[in-house]
Amino acid sequence: MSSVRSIAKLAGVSITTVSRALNNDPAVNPKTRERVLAIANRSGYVASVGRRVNSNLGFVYTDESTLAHPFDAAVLDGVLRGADEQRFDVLLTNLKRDKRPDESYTQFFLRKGIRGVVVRTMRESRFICEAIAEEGFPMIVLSERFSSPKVSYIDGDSRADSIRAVEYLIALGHRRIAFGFHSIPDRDHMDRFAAYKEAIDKNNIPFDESLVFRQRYTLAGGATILKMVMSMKGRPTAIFFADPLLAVGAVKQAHALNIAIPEDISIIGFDDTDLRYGVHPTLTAVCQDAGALGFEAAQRLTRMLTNREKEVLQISIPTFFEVHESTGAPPVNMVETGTKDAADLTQYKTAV
Amino acid sequence: MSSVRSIAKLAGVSITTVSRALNNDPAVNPKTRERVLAIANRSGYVASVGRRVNSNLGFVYTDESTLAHPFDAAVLDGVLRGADEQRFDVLLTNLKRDKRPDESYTQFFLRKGIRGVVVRTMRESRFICEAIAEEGFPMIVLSERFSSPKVSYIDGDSRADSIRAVEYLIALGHRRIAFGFHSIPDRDHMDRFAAYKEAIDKNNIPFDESLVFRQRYTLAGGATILKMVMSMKGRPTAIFFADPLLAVGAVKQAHALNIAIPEDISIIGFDDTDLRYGVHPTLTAVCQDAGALGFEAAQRLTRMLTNREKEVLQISIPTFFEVHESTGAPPVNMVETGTKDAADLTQYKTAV
DNA sequence: CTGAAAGCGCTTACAG
DNA sequence: CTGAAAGCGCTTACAG
Repeated sequence: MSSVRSIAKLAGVSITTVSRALNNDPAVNPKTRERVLAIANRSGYVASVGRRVNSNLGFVYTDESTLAHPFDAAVLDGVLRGADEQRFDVLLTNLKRDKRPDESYTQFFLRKGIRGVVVRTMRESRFICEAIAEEGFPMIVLSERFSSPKVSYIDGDSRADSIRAVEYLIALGHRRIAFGFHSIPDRDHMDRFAAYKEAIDKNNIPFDESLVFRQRYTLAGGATILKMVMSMKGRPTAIFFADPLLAVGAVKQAHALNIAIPEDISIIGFDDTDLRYGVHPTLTAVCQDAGALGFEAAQRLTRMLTNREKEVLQISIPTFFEVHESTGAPPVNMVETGTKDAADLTQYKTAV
Repeated sequence: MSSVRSIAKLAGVSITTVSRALNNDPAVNPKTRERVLAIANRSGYVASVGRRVNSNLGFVYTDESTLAHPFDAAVLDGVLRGADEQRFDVLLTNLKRDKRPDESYTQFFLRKGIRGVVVRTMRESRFICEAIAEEGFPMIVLSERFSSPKVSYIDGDSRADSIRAVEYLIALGHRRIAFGFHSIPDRDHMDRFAAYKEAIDKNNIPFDESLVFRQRYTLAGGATILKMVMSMKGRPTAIFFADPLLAVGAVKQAHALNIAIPEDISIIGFDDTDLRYGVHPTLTAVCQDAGALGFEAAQRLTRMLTNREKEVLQISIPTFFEVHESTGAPPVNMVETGTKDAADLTQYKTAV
């Protein structure tokens, strides 16, 4: 077991100095401190009470908890299941509240008895992930990607399926396809937007800025987009939403306006959880298994901790595309001339 | 601070014996063990590493985690926010996995560095809550009620609003009102069933067993109930669901069958979260703020821990009843004679 | 079944 | 800025 004693030996200092470095005593030389912490990380140190060592996996949120959102809830559920095999407990930790400004992430986590962390981050807190990785503390980031070879992450790759979704609409005969996403510029949504553009470009449909809609990720946002789309002249015959709540809100609004899906308009959603099944018609959607992301992250990380391995994981789990009932041919009077007919739809079989 | 030393003094034994009792050494006399653990609980003991004491609030699940369910996710989110004020971290702990058969709950929690627990329980694990309370470990149970004066709990009381919901339907002119609930006999659902019976009884409507439907709490279960109701001869004109997913599933099925809500049938749901807003029409529902339950539980418990108070909390937070768009008068050709006309509906104002 | 004493992991007051 | 030594909280081998 790693202990102040073993670290002291490796660092060539006394246990006094190790203890000070771990507890952020300002007297200790920054170089020494850094060397000690690096060794602590390399050797998988956690403080122990007598012979007892707790195996806590930190689930870190950088600001407010967003657990009430279905995605985060599903992710955490997966983390819990993933941490089970190596008998880790999951400690929910708020970085913003408790981390002292002058202490390192490693010091903070060790103080909480945490051996490794799963980080759920927003775009603005990416630098935190990079800092934790830089320190060498065992970590994996959920649902983001990093170019740095030091940062472990696991995320869903929705690019291919987003292209597929848009091309499915094109194959059904749609030419004017709107794109709805939320107003936070996170990577997922930007990826899907890029995929949307790529798909229409590949199919010689000119990109039209006026078909792109950004709203807050709420039911109301989705409703707004639907209303805006339906009131356009030369309106789109289909909408691809990059966000679950937007899609559900649009469907709800369509019912309220007596607009038939897919007869009047086709809708493709994005789904992290099971929301696509909660509405009528069940949504054709690009789907991501949020629970699987959390599970995989927690299982891989805790296995490495138990085996004292250290490896950078950069994993992308592809999404899947499910055809359900919210998509069909565009209204006959709205089919543009020049649409290629008799497209092959057999490649898009209904999943599940 | 409570320590092995202070406990030893109070118990009149050596610190050796205290340590053994805490760690479940079989050599220690059961009476002694019990006395030591009782004092540990009374004095709010947690093991410390050097000067460091972590303040962990345990979120205990007794078997599988059910965090993926919206109710549990909302509750946990509330717990997290409630634990914030006293700077507690929340540790997710699986009793089934880690608790050794011969150790007490107190020993288990102390081993994990937990100072108090919020328990989310099912009917079958009620005895666990009673056992924890019996040991005197700081605890509060979520969403259950106990007659024992030793068990702290906080739950939503949906009885009054369930009666109100059914009477609202009656005031709208409904006489044949179906009741749908899930197949697990938990207290919440049994309460709502009792309230349903009480409401119709109070209004001189005979109870009809054939209008009571039990299904698994899934969208499919709700769909099944709707189909069964619509195919009955002399069918009900309204359904009161005691479960969120059942109500949503019924609405979805109604859309699929082209049944108009509320023109063809009125639906009242039960909502723990925001599901009532996700469908069209927005559901009239008896609502419970799951986040508030968790918040209140965690805040009260952590405050008591910080102030070294000990008090049994038995709190019922009333639900609220929101009238939205899924309820209206029964179809004209289905109004039974003898319905009192011109009922006063102003008491049921649309909330929000 | 219990305790005095040795020991372990960690922290800290003291000395330099 | 660092370490030897004392000390704290806890555990455990030994003795009874």
